[in-house]
Amino acid sequence: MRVLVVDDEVGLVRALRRGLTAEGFAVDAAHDGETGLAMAVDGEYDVLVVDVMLPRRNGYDVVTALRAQDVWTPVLMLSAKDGEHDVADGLDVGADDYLTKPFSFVVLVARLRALVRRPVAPRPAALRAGALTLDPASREVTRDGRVVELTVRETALLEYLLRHAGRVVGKIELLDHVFDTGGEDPNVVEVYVGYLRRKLGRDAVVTVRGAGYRVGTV
Amino acid sequence: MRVLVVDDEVGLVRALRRGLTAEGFAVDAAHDGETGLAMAVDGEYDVLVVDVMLPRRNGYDVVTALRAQDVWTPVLMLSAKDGEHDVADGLDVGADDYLTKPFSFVVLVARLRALVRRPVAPRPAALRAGALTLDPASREVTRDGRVVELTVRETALLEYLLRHAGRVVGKIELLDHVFDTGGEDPNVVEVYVGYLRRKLGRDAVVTVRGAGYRVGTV
DNA sequence: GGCCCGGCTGAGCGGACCCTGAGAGACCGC
DNA sequence: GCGGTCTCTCAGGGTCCGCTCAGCCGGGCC
Repeated sequence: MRVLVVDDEVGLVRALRRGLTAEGFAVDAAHDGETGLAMAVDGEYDVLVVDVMLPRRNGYDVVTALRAQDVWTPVLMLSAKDGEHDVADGLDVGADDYLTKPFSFVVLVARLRALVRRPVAPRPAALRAGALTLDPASREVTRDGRVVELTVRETALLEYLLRHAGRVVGKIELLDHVFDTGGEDPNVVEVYVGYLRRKLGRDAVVTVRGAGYRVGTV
Repeated sequence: MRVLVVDDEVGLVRALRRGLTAEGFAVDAAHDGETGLAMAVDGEYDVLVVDVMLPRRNGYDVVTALRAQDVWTPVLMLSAKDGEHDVADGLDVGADDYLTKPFSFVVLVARLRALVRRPVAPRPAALRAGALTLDPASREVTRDGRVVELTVRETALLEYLLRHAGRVVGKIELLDHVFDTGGEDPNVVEVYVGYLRRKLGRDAVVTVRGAGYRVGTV
């Protein structure tokens, strides 16, 4: 779990880094809003800890900018102790939780854990054609419900064919989209179609002489 | 909104009871740490107000015991003005907010409302995949019901894999989210997968050659 | 039947990929 | 300090994969 801490109190940041590292988090830190925002945008973080009071750009601003750029990483805001209006503001802006300083480290970790458990990204549906299925996420291929072990290249070929199921796909097209070699020898395709047939059954891929290959019914 | 006030100053408790009732809270009270703890554990309160100085068991103790029993009801601590137990001490106990006596009643109510409004961090459900479980709260890992000792990094790796169970997770992704090294050498991942396998069984993590690793079946 | 052409396949090589043992460096508790 | 643990690096080696090559097969056409 990668967490970004944006705070300008070096002591607190150091403490958090040590504590969170011990808890198994991978910790990055930024000391002002501007760089924190930049890091949050293109860094792939699982959760952010953002102080409200920050140089160059305050915490609200950072969160607002993030959400405006379609970054929905969960944010835990740290607000100064005085001023309860901070809290409502933070939640309105798009933060997911807040803690007032001084806060308990135990509570912080518990909250972070709760935030990280975000709704699992909806899995793209499995590709399917007849008795064949291919799950893009797990790279698992089945024939008649039975799992079949394929190599990376074989899977890539089958995936391309499945994504164009019912259509005749030319060898040159497959060469371009599936195989890395700049070469033009379509024999590689033939070889790999052979591998697929051997593992998935003779009729898994049908040859259209002079045109290419087809998977699935028309 | 049910609030439990744990304080031994009868005058203060009476004032709080009257004031908070007028504000719409349902108020219970305890006068020492022991009974306060007992009430907090099985009473369903939305928020607790706990004084630091208490007979039979001090405030820090109470909160620590609560958190240890997985009770995460938000706690607002009342600390004495001159407390040698400074706020810094409470930082590792598990309270959510602090007020120093004497305090303004208006501020207290505002803080309580803020605490209650906040989404309570529920105990995260255990991650599970096949014979493996990982409790995010206690960092405890079991295989076939047997507890397995893992280091921090090993746990972090397993947690990430479990949170994406069924999906093939690439080494680079694991590097980014689990390991702190800015480097790009995926060998670390391989090494740690090796450690996990040694402790959890050879089949705990399956490698998908050319793609990454996967935990659990789809 | 003979020939041609597109497709199929067994064999094999170089290399990518992955695993593992050993060990250096950091950190921590005593 | 000092021993132990943990994290990460490094190098070596084994395995499997991707691709090429060459030869074979079978259908279509004369």
